[in-house]
Amino acid sequence: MAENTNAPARDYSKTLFLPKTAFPMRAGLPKKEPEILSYWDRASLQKQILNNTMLSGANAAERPKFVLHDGPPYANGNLHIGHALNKVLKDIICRSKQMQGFHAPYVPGWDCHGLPIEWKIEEQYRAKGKNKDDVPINEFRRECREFAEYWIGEQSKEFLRLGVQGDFDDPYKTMAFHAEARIAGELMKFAGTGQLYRGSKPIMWSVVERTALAEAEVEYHTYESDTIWVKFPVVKGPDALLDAAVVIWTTTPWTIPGNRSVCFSGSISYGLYEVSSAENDFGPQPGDKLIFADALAEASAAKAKVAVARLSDVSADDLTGMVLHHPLQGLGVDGYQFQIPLLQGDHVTADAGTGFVHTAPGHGRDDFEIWVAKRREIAALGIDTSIPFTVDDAGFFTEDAPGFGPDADGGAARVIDDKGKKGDANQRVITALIGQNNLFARGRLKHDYPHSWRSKKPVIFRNTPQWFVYMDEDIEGQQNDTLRRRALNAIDATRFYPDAGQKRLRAMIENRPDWVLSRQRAWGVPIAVFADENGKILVDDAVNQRILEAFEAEGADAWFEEGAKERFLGTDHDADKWEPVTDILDVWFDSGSTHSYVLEDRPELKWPADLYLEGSDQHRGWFHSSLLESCGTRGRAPYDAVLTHGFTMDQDGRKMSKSLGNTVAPQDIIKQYGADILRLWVASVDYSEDQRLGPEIIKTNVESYRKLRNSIRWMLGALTHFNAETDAVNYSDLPELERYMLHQLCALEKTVNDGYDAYDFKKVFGALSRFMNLDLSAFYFDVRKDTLYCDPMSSVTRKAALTVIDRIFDNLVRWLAPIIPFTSEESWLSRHDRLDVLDGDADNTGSDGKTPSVHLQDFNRLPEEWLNDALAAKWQDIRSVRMVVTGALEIERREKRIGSSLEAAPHVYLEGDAYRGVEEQSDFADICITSGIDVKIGAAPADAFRLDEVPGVAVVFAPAEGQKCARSWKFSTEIGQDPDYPDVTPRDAHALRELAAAGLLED
RNA sequence: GGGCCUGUAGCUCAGUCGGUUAGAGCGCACGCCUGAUAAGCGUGAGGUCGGCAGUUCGAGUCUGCCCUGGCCCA
Repeated sequence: MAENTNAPARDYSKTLFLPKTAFPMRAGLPKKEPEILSYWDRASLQKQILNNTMLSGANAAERPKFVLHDGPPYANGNLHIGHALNKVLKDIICRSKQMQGFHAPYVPGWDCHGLPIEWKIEEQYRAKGKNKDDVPINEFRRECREFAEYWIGEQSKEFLRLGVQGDFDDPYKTMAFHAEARIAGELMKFAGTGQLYRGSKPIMWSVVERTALAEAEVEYHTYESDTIWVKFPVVKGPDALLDAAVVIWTTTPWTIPGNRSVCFSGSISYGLYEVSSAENDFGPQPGDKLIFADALAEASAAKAKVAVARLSDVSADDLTGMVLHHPLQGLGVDGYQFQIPLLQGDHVTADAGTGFVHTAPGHGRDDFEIWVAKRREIAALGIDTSIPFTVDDAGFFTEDAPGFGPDADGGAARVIDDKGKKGDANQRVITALIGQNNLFARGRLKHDYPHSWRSKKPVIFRNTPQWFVYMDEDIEGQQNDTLRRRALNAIDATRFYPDAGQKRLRAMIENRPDWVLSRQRAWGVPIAVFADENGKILVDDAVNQRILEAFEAEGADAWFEEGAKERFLGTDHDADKWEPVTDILDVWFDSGSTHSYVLEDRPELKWPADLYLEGSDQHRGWFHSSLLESCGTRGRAPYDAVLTHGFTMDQDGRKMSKSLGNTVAPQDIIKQYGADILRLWVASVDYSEDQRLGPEIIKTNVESYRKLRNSIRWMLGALTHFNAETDAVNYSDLPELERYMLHQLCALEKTVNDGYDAYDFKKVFGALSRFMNLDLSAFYFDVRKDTLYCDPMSSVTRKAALTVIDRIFDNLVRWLAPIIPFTSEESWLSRHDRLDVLDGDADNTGSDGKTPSVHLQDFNRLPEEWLNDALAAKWQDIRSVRMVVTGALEIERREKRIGSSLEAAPHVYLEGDAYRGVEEQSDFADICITSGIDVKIGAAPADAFRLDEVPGVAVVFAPAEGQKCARSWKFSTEIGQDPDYPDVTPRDAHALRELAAAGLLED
């Protein structure tokens, strides 16, 4: 090894083309991103993108539309990580589609009506001691509207800060007058085609809020219920059972007055039992005969503190057709003298209770369904099948519950009071049962019980008149053309990402009951139809037209104005006969109709949408309601494809919750690291499943970002010395290495486009990241540094490398733009020397009159001639051999024989037929970053360095000969030959001479 | 309790039709360089493929059961 024994080497660094750029290594995204946003805003970038690709101009015909229809978030509160994930995914899709040559405008929307906002306003009222009922409804609605408007503003700002590009100046809102008019119009279509009907049904009812709740609006919490075991004496059945009683178990004693049936299972064994001894002298006594499921008899007896003996089997045949007395039959009031049929039901199990299920069709879904399903059978027994309204909207018993309603001593009993506490209903029912000697046992049970999602108070099932949409009624008399059929067909015609979504939505549509549209609320679009006392709907185009015109001009408030009935009904109809429906539409109908007033009504969009994208919970929500609404009115889904994402969990895969303190707020990530970091996370995960997010995962993405940013920065620095007009080298004149890199770029182009097409961003990001780290940073850049830094100005290789780096940079930054729009923009501006536009005072247009922005660019289409598989295969070999060389050098380095690889000039042996061609590679030393290399064909010494992965290649280390060049740091035997530049290689002397001639050498 | 989904290195992900010793990036450790420097390069350590059983010559991959966690429903 040659030592530099001369005087300290001269500092040649100023004579090198070292990377030079103003693009900082440290991004400072939290500060930089707002500057970029401000620039986009000043330059009206959103408008420019639309104008560039919109309906007018030559571009229009070339650009097919791609429409991702935004599912509206609820205008209430700040964004959480789920919103951020959702919007970033949508943004990546729209931006990538746009850059792939589509016209892909994004119109954000907001869901504005509904209970949570009402609740907020009511809370404000309560704080001021005001009562909602004292406020005129439209005054209340106005406050709800203002509340929603405020949060739309806040959320807009937060979405924009994430880098989401879209028409935030003119978003859609479900509360816009136009939207309210269209929603009402859609409802009228259901009414006009006979799909809307009035029925009654037990529904989840919140006494506290005086409102019906959708299932999506209840949540299950632990609750302590009173439980009772009740005897139903047998009146009709096998003789042996006539003095016995069937025992039921229930956690809702107050539903006993509503009892109309008892259900049993055909697959459970039952027995007749006799009480043999009793601990107490009240309740069941020795000699009492009772029927239980065998599996539950002992446990039930224990509850009553009695011992029982089994007398005989009771078969399903015995039970079928059996009739019971109501346990309150003898109460002394008129109303419990009817017969109670025993019905067989699949929902009955032997898991808990007695094996017999108390059935009150007005107070439970299973109860209701079996009652309706067996209606004919029951009627044949001479039993009245009508369902009573036993509890009113305040939770009081009605006259349908004789003995407990207004007729009772002390007035009506109450199930739940205004504060959500238990009323006296259970106790009064239990007392009455004891009086009838029909209480077998009682107790308490903690279990999951439905509560209102807002008030967190328990709800009840209660029979109520409601407006429904049929699922299984032939639409306009067309046989088998039902809403359910249409929806199932539409699901089959829809593409789902991932596939499982199809199954999931299908199962829901197959099993769902009729759609309940009614809500007893204030803030929403009314069910704007007139009905008579029998529930018949007035269908009159002229009336509808008046309603819709009013809504368009004044909003749905018009429905609640004084004199609205007369105004809309006009003079053609009897005002005494028709009453306006005052129920509010289910908010899912609002958002399920967005396809009409957004996709159909905005000229830049189209119907149906190419894509709906939401969290997987929306199979039950927006995907579902949009499908039903559209199938009911238009016969098909409003989307061609549905894409779902999972939920964001904490670092350990658990649900984020405030109480666990494991939440990650998007605002915090943005403040500390920047939106591009958050977006990089989105692009790195498999969002179709649940994702994890926490400090370590953020750190990983910060690191990825740094590496990526540094590669960009180095290219920018190198390209400072590139003048495209004078330095560009034609493809045919490029060295092989450069052509190989262009081939790699082409392969990457395919991966990137495939990834974006499949909405597989982790594939895109992974490919880009691997390319930048492995192909560029660790290989191409490392190899070409010598050429770029040291070669003469005139060097074609140097210019070729710059030409290729320019192309690589240009494409990479475009491909990255949908994922990290801020950093891509900063890189683009830096490359085009327009970082000045980020300064608020600068002119935002370039010399060509256009705004400099990567987001106004499309992806390039790379020339096909760049693809060269044979060349790629050869260079893959070269890189394999290079790996062996690198490995051999690492041994020498470990032994402290070398430091820099330039101190080596190893011997490479190609022992077999593989990797041939490398010996002809004249620049192989450069490729290995050694000062020399000797490649020969033939066997190497046994102790030569080998790698299992690269069989047939062996390397023997040898030190580089000659002296170290003071400029390029390569070792060379040619140093000293040039009298003018005695301490450098001839190549470097040539470079210095050119610089001197150009007057670029300082001394 | 039911339906659907999920589990591969510390983290994020590949893993083809069932086929050799399960891969990559990031992180980590160690080393090199000091002309990408709060950077760059190299080498290395890390895995009972959630568990158990089965099918098979052979299972990360197929089957069954169980466990974990999630979404939806009850």
